Amino acid sequence: MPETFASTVVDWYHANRRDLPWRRDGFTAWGTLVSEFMLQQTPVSRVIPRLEEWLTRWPTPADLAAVPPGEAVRAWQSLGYPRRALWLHAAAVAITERHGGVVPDDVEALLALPGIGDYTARAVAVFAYGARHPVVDTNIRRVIARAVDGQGEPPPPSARRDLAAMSALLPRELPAAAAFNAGMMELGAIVCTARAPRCDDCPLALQCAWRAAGYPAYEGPRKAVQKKYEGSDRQVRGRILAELRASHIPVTPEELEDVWPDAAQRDRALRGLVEDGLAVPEGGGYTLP
DNA sequence: CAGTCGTGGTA
DNA sequence: TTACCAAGACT
Repeated sequence: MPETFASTVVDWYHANRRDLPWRRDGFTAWGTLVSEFMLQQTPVSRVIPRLEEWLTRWPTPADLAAVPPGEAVRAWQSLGYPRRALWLHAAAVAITERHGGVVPDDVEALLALPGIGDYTARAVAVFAYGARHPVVDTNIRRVIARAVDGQGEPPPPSARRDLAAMSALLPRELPAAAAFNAGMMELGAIVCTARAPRCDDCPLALQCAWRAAGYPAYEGPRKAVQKKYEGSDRQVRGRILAELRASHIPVTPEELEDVWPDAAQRDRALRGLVEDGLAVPEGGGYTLP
């Protein structure tokens, strides 16, 4: 039965996979690593142009490691969560110094790199190197919740439980296992979507526990409500960082006054940026690291 | 474990 | 317009 489930997804994937940059022949492991960093909480459509620029400028980890981290933050532009740019730069330094400039292929070594967690480590091992590991992202958790568990939404993430659930479905053979991981993500991304799933087009329709149960509403714990962005510290941090990105000389405190009127909130945001290593005091002002 | 961390598109 | 969502990681 799991065999049928997996082969259905694999067959569907081979017929329906989108032509994305990181799926092209000859795409490097470094390219895969960069794409996975960028795709953490950022939509595919916004990632693609930044990724192309990034890999043209820094085609290897050593190329990125050779420039100051602030250059990575600048090239990150408005992808969001700029700490990822800092971590990606730090990962490039570690790869250059500890791994001879070659992106590691084992999960343990990948997990040891900054900014790489359970998802990204396995995604790189599987998509760049073809290893057999369960990959679990938000798409896959949703597909399993519906097709297997009959729930409209997944419960809050649990690495142990989620990895075990995906492992139970994973084909034993190597090429199929990798295609199953990619296929489950793709299915969640373009068919079994969060808002308006296209169940009529779903290859798993006949096997879907959620459909069989009549699409019951989700009963479990609600996910934490995301706080409003407008007026938040995050927005202030974003505004300040945009100023630093746009300037190649220290931005003065006076210039930052124009960015946000509330001095207390502005200072709090600035302190946070300095703590995170995204801003550096210099010459009475602030610059990128 | 819950809070924090950007930004833009869509319903 | 507000609210939700997007290939998560770290503290």
